[in-house]
Amino acid sequence: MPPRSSRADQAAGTDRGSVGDRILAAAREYGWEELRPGQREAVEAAVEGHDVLAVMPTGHGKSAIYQLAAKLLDGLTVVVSPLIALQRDQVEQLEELGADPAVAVNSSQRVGENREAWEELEAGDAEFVFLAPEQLARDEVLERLRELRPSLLVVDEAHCVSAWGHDFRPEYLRLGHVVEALGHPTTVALTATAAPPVREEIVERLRMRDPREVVRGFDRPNIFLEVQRHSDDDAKRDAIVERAIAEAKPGLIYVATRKDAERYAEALAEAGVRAEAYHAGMSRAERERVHDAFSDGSAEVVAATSAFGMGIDKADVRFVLHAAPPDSLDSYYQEIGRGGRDGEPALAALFHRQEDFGVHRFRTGGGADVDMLSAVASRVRRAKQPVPPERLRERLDVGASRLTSAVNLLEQAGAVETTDDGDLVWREGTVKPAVEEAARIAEARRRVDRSRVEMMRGYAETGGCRRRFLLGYFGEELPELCGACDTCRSGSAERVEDARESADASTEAAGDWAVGQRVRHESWGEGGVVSDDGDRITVLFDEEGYKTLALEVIERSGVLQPL
DNA sequence: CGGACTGTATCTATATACAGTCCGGTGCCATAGT
Repeated sequence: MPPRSSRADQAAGTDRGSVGDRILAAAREYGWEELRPGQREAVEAAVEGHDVLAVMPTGHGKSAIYQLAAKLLDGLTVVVSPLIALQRDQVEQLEELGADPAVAVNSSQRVGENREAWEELEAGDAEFVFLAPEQLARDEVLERLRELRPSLLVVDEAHCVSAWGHDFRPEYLRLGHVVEALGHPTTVALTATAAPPVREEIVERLRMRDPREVVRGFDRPNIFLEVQRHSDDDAKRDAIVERAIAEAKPGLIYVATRKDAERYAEALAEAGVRAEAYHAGMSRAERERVHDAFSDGSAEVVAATSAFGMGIDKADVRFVLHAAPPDSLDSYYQEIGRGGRDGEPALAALFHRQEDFGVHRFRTGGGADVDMLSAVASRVRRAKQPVPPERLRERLDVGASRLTSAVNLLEQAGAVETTDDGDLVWREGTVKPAVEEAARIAEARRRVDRSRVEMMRGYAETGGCRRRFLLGYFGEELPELCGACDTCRSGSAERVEDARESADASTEAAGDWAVGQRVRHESWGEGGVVSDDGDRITVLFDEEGYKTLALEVIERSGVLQPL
C-alpha cells in the first residue's frame, strides 16, 4: 500500500517516505524545487508499479510525471505521442532538462536517423523513445521494442484514444494490444481533459490494471465564461471580429472550417491586428511559422481549426473565442484551457447559432463500413491459421486505417481476436451476425457522439451557472455559483438556482438518482447518472449517450428504474 | 445539416431567384515523382 500523503506534507515537501524522498531528489536534479499537487502522487504510484491515469491541465507539469518516473525506474521508457512535431519538442525538452538521452522513431526522419535511434536504444544508450501509435502497430517495431523490455509505457494526450481511436486514427484503440505485447510495463496515461466516461474508456482500452487516477485542477476560476447566441451569420462574424479587436491580446479564435480560419485572420489583419490563420491545409513550413509567431508574440491572434493546440506552450493567452461550437465539451474545455495559464484573468467566449450544430450532424454521419467488415470477417473466418493484418491489407488492397477500424469493430463484437503476435483469429459464429453486431456497435458509437454534441448545446443554452454545468460534465460539483460567467453576472444563474431549489423540495425522491447510480430506461437501456441539477438529471446511456431527464417526468412515468 | 457555388430561367433580362451539386476536421504512413 502506498504511503499516505497529507496535504500539508505535499505542500511543504516534508514527507519522509523513501519513495517521496527519491522523487524530490530527482526533481531537484532537474532543477525543480517543488512539485505541484498531484505530480508526486502520480509519480509515486508509477514508481511503485501501479498503472496511472493523470488528468491535469496543460502547464501543470504532466510531462514531469513520466520524466521523474523514468528517472526512478530502471529500463526503457516508451512514450506514445500523437504528433511528430510534438515528439520533437519532447525530445528537446528532455535534452534541456539534462535527462537521459531520448530518441524518436517516425516517418519524418530519414531512414538513417531512425536506424541510429534503434542502435542507440539497442545499445542501451537511450532512456526514452517517442512513437506514434501507427508505429507501434507495425510488427517489426513492436518486436524490437519487446526485446528491449521497456519498464514504463506512457500514453501522452491519452484522450486521443477515445477522441481519435474510433475512426480517425484507429491504431489508438490497438494500444491495449501493445501494452500486452510488451509484457504490460507500468502504464501511465496523461491528458488535460477527460470526462469520467472518457477516463473509463482510456483505462479499458489501454487495459490498465487497478489504475490510480490522479485528477487535479479542473476548475480554472480565472477564465471568465461567456456565451453569445446569434441568429444572423454576419452579425455573429462582426461580433467576433470586434471582440477580438477589443480584448487584450494575445488570443485565439477557434473556427469550424479552414476557410473561416482564413476569413477571420484576414478580417482582423484589415483592422490592423497582427493575425494569422492556422489549419491542416497549410504547408508544414507555414504552420511552423505561425506557431512560432504566436509563441514569440509577433502574432497577436491566431484563427485556427482544431489543428492548432497540442504543443502550444504559452501562458499569457488572454482570450479564446469560439466562432462555432466544437463537437463536445471535452474538446471545448481543452481549447479554452489554452487561455489564462498564467493565472491572470482570461476570457472564454462561445459565439454560436442554432445552425452551427449542423456541421456535427454531418461529421458524425455515415454508416458503418459494412463491405469492409464483411470482407475482413470472411477472410479471417475462412483462414486455417492466424492471419497477419498485413496480409489482409494486401489481399483486400485497403489502407491501414480502414482495415484497422473494421478489425477493431469485429473485435468489439467478439468475433475476432488478436493473438500475442498480432495476428487475427476467428473466435466464433458466422460472418453475417458478426458483421451485424459490429455495425450495431458503430451505430451506438455514433449516437453517443451525437449526444456529446447535445451536451455542448446544453452548455450553450443553459440559463444556469456555466461553470457549474462545465464542471458537472467533468464529474465535479461546484457548490456555489461561480460568479465568473455571463449567467452569474446577469442574475440568470441565480434565478435558475432558486427555481431548482423549490423544485428540489417538491421532488424529494432524488435519492434513487444520485450521481453514479446505474439505471435502466424503457427504451434507452442501461446507463449511469452523471449529473444532478436538482430538478433534472443527466444520464449517460451506454448505447444512446447523454440524455437529460426531468425528475418530475421520471417520477410520474416510471420509465427509468434504478438498478 | 448548412453554406458556397454553379447553372438556368425569366414579366426586376448585363439582375435576381431558385434548384441542384458539392463540400466540410483532426495525422499518421507510404509511395510516386522530381
